[in-house]
Amino acid sequence: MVISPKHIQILETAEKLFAAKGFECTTVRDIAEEAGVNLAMISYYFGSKAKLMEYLFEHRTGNIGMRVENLLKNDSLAPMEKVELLIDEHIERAVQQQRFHKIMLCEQVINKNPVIIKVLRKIKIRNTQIIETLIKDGQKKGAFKKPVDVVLLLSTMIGTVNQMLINKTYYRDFNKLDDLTDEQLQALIKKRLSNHIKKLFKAILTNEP
Amino acid sequence: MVISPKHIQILETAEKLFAAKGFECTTVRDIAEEAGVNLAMISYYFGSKAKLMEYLFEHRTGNIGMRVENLLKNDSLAPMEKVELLIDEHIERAVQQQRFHKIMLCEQVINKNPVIIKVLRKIKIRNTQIIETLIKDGQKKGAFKKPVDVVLLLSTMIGTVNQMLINKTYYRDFNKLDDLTDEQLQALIKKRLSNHIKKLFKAILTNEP
DNA sequence: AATAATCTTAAACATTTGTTTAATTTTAAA
DNA sequence: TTTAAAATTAAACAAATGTTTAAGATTATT
Repeated sequence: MVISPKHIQILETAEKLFAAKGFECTTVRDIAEEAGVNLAMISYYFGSKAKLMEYLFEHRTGNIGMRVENLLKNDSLAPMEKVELLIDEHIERAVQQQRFHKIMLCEQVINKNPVIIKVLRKIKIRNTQIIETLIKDGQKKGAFKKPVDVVLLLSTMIGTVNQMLINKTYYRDFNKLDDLTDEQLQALIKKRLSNHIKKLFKAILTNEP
Repeated sequence: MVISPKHIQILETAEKLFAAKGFECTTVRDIAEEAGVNLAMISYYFGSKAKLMEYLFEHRTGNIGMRVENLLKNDSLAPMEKVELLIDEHIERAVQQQRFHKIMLCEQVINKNPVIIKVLRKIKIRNTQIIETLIKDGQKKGAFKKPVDVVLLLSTMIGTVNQMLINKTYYRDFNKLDDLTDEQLQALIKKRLSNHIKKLFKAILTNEP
């Protein structure tokens, strides 16, 4: 399928609305109006509303695996340094693509759309295997403890980030950070998430305090 | 409002369907059929589909705060023991009420329904404050480090559990646990979650390894 | 310039949705 | 037993939904 700028425009409008109101509550008319295109263009371009969602998933998840692999190619890095890179990469992407991450989270909870389930499953397996390899390497080098429950560990990373994104405004209120702009708050949360998760990973992976 | 057994039956049927298909994808006709009542009964009993959801939230979140407070009343427990009780209580409830927890997660992501936002916000504030008090107490007694980011720490607990519930079947596959029944898998995940999160909390709260 | 392919549009379509109505049955009270 | 209230039902309602159609405009190709 050829993807024109108009395709992208519709996809990103849809993403915005799906994240704000949920897939089912977003009508094709909403998307068309917000994107400034005719209602029928969405069926013409994507076939259906459901297919549109699937294209969005492909559009957003296309090169995740590759990026992660490139990140770990650098042989001069210690295992824990690589783990830290992975953590920061995940935080960065989750924050940068907040809207899509929210949609993804909902879709995983509902677990209905077979196409999406398949796409996500593929990414998950790949990521888990990469990190498992990385951890085994660290264990061989004596840097990491064994055994490690990789899925459980990744659940902590992904879950903590998700939860913080959900609770962003609540985090602001509870910590009395009203004076910060949204960008400043976001930067602060990123920094704190990074430190926090790295500390957690060290506790699970290494023997150091 | 008087709550008859039939109310409960409808509420729990709705919960089942909301968790399986999402709120929007579940029709009032679905609920009526599955619960074995006439379509009109749902409006007659609850007023509307939206109100039904709100009753469900009240039904499920009614006495959370009280239970948590009772848990911490016991003065003979050390601060870390209380924290461990809280962790196990949360895991137990999340696993036991998986369906409702999924619905809650989706509703928080969408963040649209004002009634639900209000209910959840109240619970969150109360829980965070209770745990903040508990941690401050631990700090005074010298058992805990300072400072501690309470919201971040709770996000790790809640997020990890959510993520594991989402990835349950994936966890089974990746760890080759096909020989376990669903109940056995659930028990295993509970146990591992408990150990894992307690380890994480110790790393953040105390100075011990 | 003529023709074909692609894009765009407004209108129509068939379903499905949550909710209401009005009639009927069941239950409770007098 | 009679009467009033509550519960239950099937049918109807209006609104909204995703999708299609068929006509027209635009662009590309020859």
